[in-house]
Amino acid sequence: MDHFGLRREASIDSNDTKGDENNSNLDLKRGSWTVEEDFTLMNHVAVHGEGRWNSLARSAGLKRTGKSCRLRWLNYLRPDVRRGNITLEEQLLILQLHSRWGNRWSKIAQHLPGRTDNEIKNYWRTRVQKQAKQLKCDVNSKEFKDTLNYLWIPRLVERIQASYNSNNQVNIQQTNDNIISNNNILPNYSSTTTTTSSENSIVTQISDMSDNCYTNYPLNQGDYGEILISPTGDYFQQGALDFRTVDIINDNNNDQQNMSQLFLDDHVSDNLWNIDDLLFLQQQLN
DNA sequence: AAATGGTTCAACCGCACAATG
DNA sequence: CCATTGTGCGGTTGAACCATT
Repeated sequence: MDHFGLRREASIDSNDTKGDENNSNLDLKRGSWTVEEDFTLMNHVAVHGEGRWNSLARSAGLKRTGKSCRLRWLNYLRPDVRRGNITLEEQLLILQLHSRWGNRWSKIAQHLPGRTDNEIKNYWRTRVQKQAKQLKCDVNSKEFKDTLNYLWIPRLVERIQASYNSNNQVNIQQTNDNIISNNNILPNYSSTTTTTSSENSIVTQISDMSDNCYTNYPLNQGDYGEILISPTGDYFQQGALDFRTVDIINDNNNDQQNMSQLFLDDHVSDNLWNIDDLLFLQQQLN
């Protein structure tokens, strides 16, 4: 695919004009945006600002609905939009926040700077749901949620740490506390500070994002020994997972605090669900 | 090389809600 | 209130891309 998303031919046949401008359907263009259209839209937004998309489309001479202009701007043309290469940290956040909020894509996107709800939604559908399908369980099932919370998220944390360790950039605080709340299976990452003075400085703050939850992550095997019992009372034997608390801050009323600078380095980009992970998962479940 | 099937993701769709007059 | 218009959201679609046969 090219970098302008020019993948679709225009198909002028729809009745999606409810709530849109007075443009005649016959004049409306649909499908992929051309470079010229993008340029026109960008210039117009630069001069007149965002909003009033219907009138903007008219005054710019774009034969597009206001909706289409808004979507193109927000998902593609906006200067700060980030596309592709969902980092491990972003994957972690998506899994966490989806666990908490479900398909509230725009709300989740608010915590991933530069990412759009559309991209997160696509990520979830194409990657996460696909894995649920491969595991032959429903994405909303307890089994899959437990798999996420007790295997995949910890595995992600492990990989993130490994990635940072490889760059001598980790300072994940370790505590001996394991805090378990029975009414929330969402892990709690908070105040994990990663700093370095190198020129490739990474300053990471993962602030609290959960209301009231426990914080267990298997960062190294052998840290803890006993059988782990999930809140739902299932599996997780010794050796399968060992947990280290990252940190905890409970601030239930401030979800959006200090989420900046969480996604700084694409070198840790990776797919969450690779072959190693699947093998790892199968081993744990056998 | 061609056919086929699976995957990705930009764009569309329909609906709900807010703002405005 | 009510109607109209604008905006935002989550679900869905389908063309382009990619891998396999």
